[in-house]
Amino acid sequence: MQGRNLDRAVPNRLLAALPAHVYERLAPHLQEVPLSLGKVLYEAHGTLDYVYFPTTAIVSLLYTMESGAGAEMGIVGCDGIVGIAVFMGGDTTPNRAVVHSAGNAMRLAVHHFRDEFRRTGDLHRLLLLYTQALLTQMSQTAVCNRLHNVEQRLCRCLLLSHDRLRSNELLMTQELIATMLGVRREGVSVAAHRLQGAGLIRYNRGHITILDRAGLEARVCECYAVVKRECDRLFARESIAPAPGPE
Amino acid sequence: MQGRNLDRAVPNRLLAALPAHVYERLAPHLQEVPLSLGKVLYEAHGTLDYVYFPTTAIVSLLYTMESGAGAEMGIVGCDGIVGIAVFMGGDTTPNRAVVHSAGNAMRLAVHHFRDEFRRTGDLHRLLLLYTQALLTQMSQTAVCNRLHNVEQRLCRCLLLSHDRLRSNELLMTQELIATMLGVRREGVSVAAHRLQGAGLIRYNRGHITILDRAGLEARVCECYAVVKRECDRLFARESIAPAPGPE
DNA sequence: GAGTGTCCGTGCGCTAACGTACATTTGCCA
DNA sequence: TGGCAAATGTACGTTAGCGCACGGACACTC
Repeated sequence: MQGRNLDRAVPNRLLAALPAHVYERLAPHLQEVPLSLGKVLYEAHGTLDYVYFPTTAIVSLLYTMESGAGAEMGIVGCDGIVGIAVFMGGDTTPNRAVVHSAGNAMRLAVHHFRDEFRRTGDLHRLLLLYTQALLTQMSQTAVCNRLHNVEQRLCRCLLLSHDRLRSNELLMTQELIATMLGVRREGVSVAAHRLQGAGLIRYNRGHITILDRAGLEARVCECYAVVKRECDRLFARESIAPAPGPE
Repeated sequence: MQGRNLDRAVPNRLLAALPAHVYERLAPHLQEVPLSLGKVLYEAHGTLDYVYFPTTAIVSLLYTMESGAGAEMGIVGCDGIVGIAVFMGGDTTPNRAVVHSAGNAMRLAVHHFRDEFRRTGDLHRLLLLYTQALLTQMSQTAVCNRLHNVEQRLCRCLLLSHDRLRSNELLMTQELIATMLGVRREGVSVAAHRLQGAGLIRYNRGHITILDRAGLEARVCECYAVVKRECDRLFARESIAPAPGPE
């Protein structure tokens, strides 16, 4: 519609929502790169040379305490961008960005990115909107961490990841999930076992298959739907497919 | 310094950091209003007619579940603004904003505010910076809610409030604190009792007096300092007094 | 095909916080 | 000044999750 990129092969929703002439200014500087599992895109307080628009990869935003314990407060996939501190003005953040599902991303050097952002056109507007979506995600994570149990939060984690993939198979160990949820590995083990017993998922040494998405949605806390609805609302007017999921 | 408002009586730090000519454009539309304890500035998904720059009031950003349970994910005082959805583009959020310490705020009608924001000048830049600070606060709250106990979180709550007041006396009941921390009132009761026993605070029917701020800082988790340091860093280059606290 | 490391299951004692119930205190107002 | 409602203290059984310590199973390599 109206010169947007839906027809082009731009599997990142933010990029896809840009008008053609904006996208074409960026395109020469965009570079598709593979992101392997566990790769750190930036460390806490680290400088960013690139921003990343994930296409098939999924990235976790984490905080790690001095003790080594930590938790995830946000997740970015083909719906977003990694590196918002670059345009918010702070340049860096106290958090880390770690790849939690291997795949690709479009990479853009910070100075090229800033040039376009400072035109305060469509990219600017879209990114502020996305930042609000991320803010909602983070604030809901704060509430969820306080009020809901491991099983509910595991469901949320699985659904969030599933939304950002084209496959029903997630590649993540219980150990990795535990660091994201901020719980023990054993806690994930028993919760996952219950979900498998109920026929919702099947897992085996780091391979998790979603068998019954509706069943997961029935068990998850309302936090999942709140964030999902809010994101859909925020981007409803943009030319973006409303459901980024694998369906 | 360079025509900023530090000399003027503008007790909101964001407004104070604006260059004089920007402030003077806004000034005719700014209106000081009293905010009484418990007043709701906006409901979840509600529309905003005004943005608020608190001066002596403190406002909590809360999410309330369908069950009625809820938790705070952010706090705004003289360091910030209530209503960021107005300029981020989403117009509203799933959260509520409730006054948790009575006081005043400068109120500005949304359309006047948007006019100035869209000039993409100093106000624009400052607000993006502030939004990043709020993002840090929320994400750290997510981690803190997951990893730290009631006493540590109570200390954090007290310090955050104290930072935004000019007095050592906070007016908040244990019931109110409980809803902010997302715990039982009884949990706050025992934690507060311990802090009083250690001589850090004194309280009496909704009046809490900070007796030993350093003692609170020694007991609080690192989350408090992380957010504080990050805010100081973000606003270091702005002409803002780095420590907004009552000292 | 033996060895090794990763991944997952399980059990047990422990603690923080919960839900609930009730007592007590204190400020306020009629 | 008596009563009432709000604010706080305390106690007790219950539970979710922790820390720790294993043991088993699978995959990969040499």
